[in-house]
Amino acid sequence: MAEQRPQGGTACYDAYLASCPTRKLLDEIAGKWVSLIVVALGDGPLRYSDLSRQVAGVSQKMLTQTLRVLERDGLVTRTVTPSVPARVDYELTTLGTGLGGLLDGFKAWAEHNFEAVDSARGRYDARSADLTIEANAAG
Amino acid sequence: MAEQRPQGGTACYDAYLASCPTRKLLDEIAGKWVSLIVVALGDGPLRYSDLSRQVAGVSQKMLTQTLRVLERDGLVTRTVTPSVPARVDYELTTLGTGLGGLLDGFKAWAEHNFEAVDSARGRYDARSADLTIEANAAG
DNA sequence: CAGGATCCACCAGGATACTG
DNA sequence: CAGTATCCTGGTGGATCCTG
Repeated sequence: MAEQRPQGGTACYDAYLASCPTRKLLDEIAGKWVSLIVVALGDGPLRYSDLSRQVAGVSQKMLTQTLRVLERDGLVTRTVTPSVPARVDYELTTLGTGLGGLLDGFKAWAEHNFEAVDSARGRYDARSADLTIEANAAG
Repeated sequence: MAEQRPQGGTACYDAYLASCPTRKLLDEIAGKWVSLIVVALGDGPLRYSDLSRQVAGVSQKMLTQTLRVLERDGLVTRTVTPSVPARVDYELTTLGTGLGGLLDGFKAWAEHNFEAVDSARGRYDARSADLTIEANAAG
């Protein structure tokens, strides 16, 4: 089953392999901006300005840059309405919707499990402090 | 609105807000190394060396650094067996397993949809080239 | 084997200014 | 409104050397 297929068909892509192109794709679609933007578009099409308001704190550079990548990857469509002033809508493609479902759970996980993570950090830091004290006492 | 809840209960965490701590958590757990490492641990405990082999191409710095973060966040446990040479096993916690399920689908998505993304890129680049030619002809 | 410590290159990404 | 262009800096992350 592990047959490499450079052309067409279903290849044996494996992101564990450093040389596999899917590794770069994984690197590209992982990241908070992609997550936040794709999830925001999950509820339906949004204009550029709406998107920048929804994903608070994103710079226009990162917003535009991320949207271009997503558009190039076929995850979102960019629709320009040549009115005055111009209007641009971004919408998830079928492909993008699939990823959106995953990222949606991802964002939700972070929000839902933050307190558990935060308390784990507290325990970890307390234990580290204890070890430091012990080391000092022993040293 | 957006009342922050420092203590207990279910807060109104929202990663869309730049100031929300979940935004930083999202930023932390997004990223290829976290994804690859957590997914690798999804099949069961692994030693440090096994992990570095499984996640091909990861530097020991990034591997260690990422594992420390995951341990601090309560996503993995680090078990040291003081033999000679020393042996260290990493294992997902319950919390980590939950995230692992999501990231698993994430990695799988990248592998499964790479060809669709790749062909979309081809179309995008071809279209961009056309537009450049048109612009040059018109200019 | 499982790291810690260091140096350094690169670039992600914010701030700012300008445009159709 | 929806970008583009440029400058600049902090941090990511690889390479390398060292240790228990």
